[in-house]
Amino acid sequence: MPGPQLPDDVFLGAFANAPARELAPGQVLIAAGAPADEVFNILSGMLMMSRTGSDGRRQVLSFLFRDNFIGLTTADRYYFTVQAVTPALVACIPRADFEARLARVPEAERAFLNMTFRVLEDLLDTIYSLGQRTALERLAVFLVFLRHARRLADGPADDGDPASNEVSLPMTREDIADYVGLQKETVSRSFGQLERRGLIRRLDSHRIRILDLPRLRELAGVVDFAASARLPPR
Amino acid sequence: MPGPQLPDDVFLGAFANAPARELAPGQVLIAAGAPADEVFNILSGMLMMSRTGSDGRRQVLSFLFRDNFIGLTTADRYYFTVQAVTPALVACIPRADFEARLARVPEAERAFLNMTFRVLEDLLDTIYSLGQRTALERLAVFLVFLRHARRLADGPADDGDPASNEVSLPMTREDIADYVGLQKETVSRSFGQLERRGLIRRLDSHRIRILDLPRLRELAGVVDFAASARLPPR
DNA sequence: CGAAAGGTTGACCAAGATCAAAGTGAGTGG
DNA sequence: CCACTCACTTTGATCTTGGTCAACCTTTCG
Repeated sequence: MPGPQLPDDVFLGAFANAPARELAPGQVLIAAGAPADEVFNILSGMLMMSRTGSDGRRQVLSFLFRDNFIGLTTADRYYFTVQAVTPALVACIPRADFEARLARVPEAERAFLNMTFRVLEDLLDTIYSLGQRTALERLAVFLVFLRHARRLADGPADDGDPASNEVSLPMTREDIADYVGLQKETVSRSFGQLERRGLIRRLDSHRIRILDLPRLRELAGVVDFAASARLPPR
Repeated sequence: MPGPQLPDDVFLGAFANAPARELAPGQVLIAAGAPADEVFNILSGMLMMSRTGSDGRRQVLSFLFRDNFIGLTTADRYYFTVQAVTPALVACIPRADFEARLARVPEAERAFLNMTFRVLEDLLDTIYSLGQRTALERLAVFLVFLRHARRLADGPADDGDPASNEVSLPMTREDIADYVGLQKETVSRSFGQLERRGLIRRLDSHRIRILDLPRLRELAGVVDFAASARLPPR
């Protein structure tokens, strides 16, 4: 039962009666290089933020969910791309309005700063993963993260419900690969290995069930996450 | 000739007459797990921020220089370690004082937010590197970054001066390895390869000279950096 | 001067990438 | 409604990059 706006999300008030934009899967919300003059808040759906180098290599920087803020940049042009993974609804306001609001409402600015810090800490986790973890571990991290993000966005499901351990993967294997710094074939094989080890079951190619969450978490090394310091104990 | 405090560094004013702490190489400023009740600003020297997983794997998250701020966290305990690489001087103030100042001085908070965003964008560059680039490319990125950071911290040297293309590497090969997500042997070999290709010359194990900056930059793919949008054109 | 830590180099190994082929499924047009 | 197509996924075979293990070298420091 999500109550009134959480204190840390005060800045989202800026989107109170902002116009919403509807996005179809794959549709681009922000194209790299476009002038950065709007900011967004996700109302529903999953989006994906990525950067593609001049030689075509692409890194997916993050997957985004409800109440995630988009439009972060110090430059005057976006240097990344944001596109929908599932059908999505996004509230848009001019960047100038948003900044004016931050300047006018100190609590909003403070809340925004806090949010930015949380994002930053999540990025440090990602860096640790990419730098130190193996393919299998990165996949485990990814699944644990996705499950967590979904529960934040959709509200925590009843843990008794077996569906609470189902994770939907609306993105392609290649999207996943570019997120965890692997090739799509390796992602496929690693899912196979997680299945053979009895940690997950592949229901279909876009849906898996976590069979052994504790062992998956252990493999992911969740204990070592900065972000998990923000999770409820146990 | 660094003039008066740059606008974006207004928040550093908080350190105006803060006590300084002197650090010897290797000395720990922040130990992971310690209560996060101080924040720091580097006056001189090079520090290093890292995280070590429960299984001993370590990721160096960043190297830090003059005017870099340290103490970033939303939690009440640090989840990373910061230690000196070279002898260093660090200004310290209680976190509460710093936060009080941010709350009191809107421009300081705004400047701090901007700084945080720049850090965040640099982390996105790092993620791209770790996820997509090869060993050799990561080393190239590292060298270009170190040269740049030095010039920011020490003031840009005269470009005619050959010393302007010397880069000192006070950290160990293992520190570098843990920063770029490789093993120390691979770092050694990659330096060898950069030398054989004529891009750098190893003067001694803690000092290299860049012989061909344009080609090194090209290998590093600097064009694809978010951070380079903040650099002077050309 | 000797020990210890850090660095380089070589030989070998393995995780993951690449190349190739075949299976699956959703959407489209007949 | 069915069949075809095309995109995505999986799996297999092979190759390559970077990791591991080990020896040797260099520098620093006690």
